[in-house]
Amino acid sequence: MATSGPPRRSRPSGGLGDPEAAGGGPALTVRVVPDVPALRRTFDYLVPGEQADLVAVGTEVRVVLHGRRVRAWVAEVGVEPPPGVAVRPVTAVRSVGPPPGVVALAAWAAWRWAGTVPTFLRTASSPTVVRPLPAGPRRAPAAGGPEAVGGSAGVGRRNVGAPRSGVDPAAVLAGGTAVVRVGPASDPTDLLVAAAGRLRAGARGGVLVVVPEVRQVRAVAAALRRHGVPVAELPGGWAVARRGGCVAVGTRAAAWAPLPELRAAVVLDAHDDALVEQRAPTWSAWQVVAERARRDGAPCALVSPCPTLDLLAAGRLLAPDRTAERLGWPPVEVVDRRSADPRHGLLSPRVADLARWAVAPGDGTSPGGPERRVVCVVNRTGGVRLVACAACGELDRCPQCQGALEQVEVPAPALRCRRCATERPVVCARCGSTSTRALRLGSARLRRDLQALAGAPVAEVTGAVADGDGDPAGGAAVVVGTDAALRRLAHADAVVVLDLDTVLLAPRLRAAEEAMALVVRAARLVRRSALPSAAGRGAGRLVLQTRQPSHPVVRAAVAGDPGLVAAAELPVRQALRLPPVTAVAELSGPGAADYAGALQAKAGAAVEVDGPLDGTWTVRAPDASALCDALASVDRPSERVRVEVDPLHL
DNA sequence: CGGACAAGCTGA
DNA sequence: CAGCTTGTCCGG
Repeated sequence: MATSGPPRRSRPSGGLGDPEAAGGGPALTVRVVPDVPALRRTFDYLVPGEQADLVAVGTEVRVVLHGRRVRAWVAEVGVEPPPGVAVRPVTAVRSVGPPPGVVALAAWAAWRWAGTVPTFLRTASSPTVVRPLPAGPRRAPAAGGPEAVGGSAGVGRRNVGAPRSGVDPAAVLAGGTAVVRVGPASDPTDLLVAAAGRLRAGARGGVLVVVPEVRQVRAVAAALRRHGVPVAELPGGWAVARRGGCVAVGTRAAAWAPLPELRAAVVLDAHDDALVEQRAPTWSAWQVVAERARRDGAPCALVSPCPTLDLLAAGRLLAPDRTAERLGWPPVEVVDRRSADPRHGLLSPRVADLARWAVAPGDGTSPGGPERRVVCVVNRTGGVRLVACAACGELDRCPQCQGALEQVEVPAPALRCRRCATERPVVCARCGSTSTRALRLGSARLRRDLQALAGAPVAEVTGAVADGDGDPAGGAAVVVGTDAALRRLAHADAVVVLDLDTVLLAPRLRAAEEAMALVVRAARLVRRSALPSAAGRGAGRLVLQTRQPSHPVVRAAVAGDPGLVAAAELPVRQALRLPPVTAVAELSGPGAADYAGALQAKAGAAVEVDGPLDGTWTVRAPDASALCDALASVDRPSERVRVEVDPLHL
């Protein structure tokens, strides 16, 4: 981060008096990062002597920059400003900021994802002002005994009996980065408690736990508290985490939790896309956590039922033995759609059977939740998402933009373009027929059809359904929904993935990994209900409807062996020189052409620049380090460029 | 990012 | 030519 000179105390002229005197010694020069996201520079300011012991690396101050007051973070203390600049005083010392280790991590992340330091320091800072300010960089030495903090017996020691994750926590926390593969519904508590066992009484070191979803934060925090472990839930517990000596738990942004140093780190569901920021800089929380742990010499566990190739490249793999892992998976049934009657569409006889079975005990709805529940997942919302003429077979497209037309019923029946919202009456442009054939159905229409089939109410659960306290399906025995249903419902006796092929065949590099993640979520939902008591009447089941029954994802689910997906994917990536075998960034926006050109000219040997394709350039390098060095070596053009390093949807 | 200042456009 | 928009520059 330093832009000039080695850090050393400067004693600018004007500083007078005894440095030890109450009320402060000479003014201190600090180098700050202003909270201006687009700025790639640091600036020097003076801290008056009486406030000098309030600032340390990370402290939030306020400064006047270019005539306006902005927040800034102290990046270096006691610097020598470059000659010939008028260094102004800071306006105020505002708040305790991220610890020095996190400030350094922000500089690393700015390099790694071609972003700026302030964007990361924003994420790393407290949502509210935190006082009192620490008294200087030093504190009283901690009374650090060797005893663990987490009260209960056995914590942090060798676990006796079969650990619930099927993997020995001691092996996981032995050091370095471990990728831990577990069953879809396995309970991570043993591993989390073992990680918490690395806390030491009176010491500042903390343990970091990052999860993809907010609801998991509450669950993890509660489980740890039951074991007597001190917990800071982020973002609310920022100030608590800043003191250290606890487990900090949170979602993506908690990778930046202000723990002064790490003793251990755990990322749950590390494969989940929610851990990757969608806006540039497109940083990945598990990568930030792994780097942080590495810097602090702490063990890091990346836990996932279906580790992606990116994860597998990050550390050693630990998995339960084959039998144990297989037992962590529900029975999986494959419905081969190749031999299905096309008139049934996605609602095969098997789906109809399951729906009727679920409804059978009562009337299909009960206030406290149904006795049985079947969830059908489809990755499309809405009604008829693709429509053709029933008379002549013509597939109508939008007269404006050639986009696909969907058939809507509200407010009035019409054909509507999903891209530009142009509407047309339901009349075939070629033959004038008014009867249509539904080619591709969304969840709303499937709900209606399934309701007719089951003869009982069917609920629809999509991302649009408000997230209330109760059952989002209102106690219905049969539910149709998107991926959101898998995240929000508490349990299911059976989950049917109605059309796995649209996920498997998505034109994206990570399609198979995304499909596997969907299968894992579905498996988790049925396993959850099956866990202790329902085992007798048969565990929940998972039904996959596909025309590719021998696809690695399907075989992996049937065998309860997610390693099959990675084994099938890696050779493809190697052959096509795609991540994680290489590292890729995408450039877009008005300045992308200039930037791509400059990159080609300056770093042509280290990287390969292709494009434009749809206004996007692709930069490829042998590894992330070469890619990021190249991206950093070229000045940004004045026009905006969006740089997406490690694009999710390549 | 967003203020400052310059250059360009418009209408009486 | 005032009054406004649009563009470019740069920050301690």
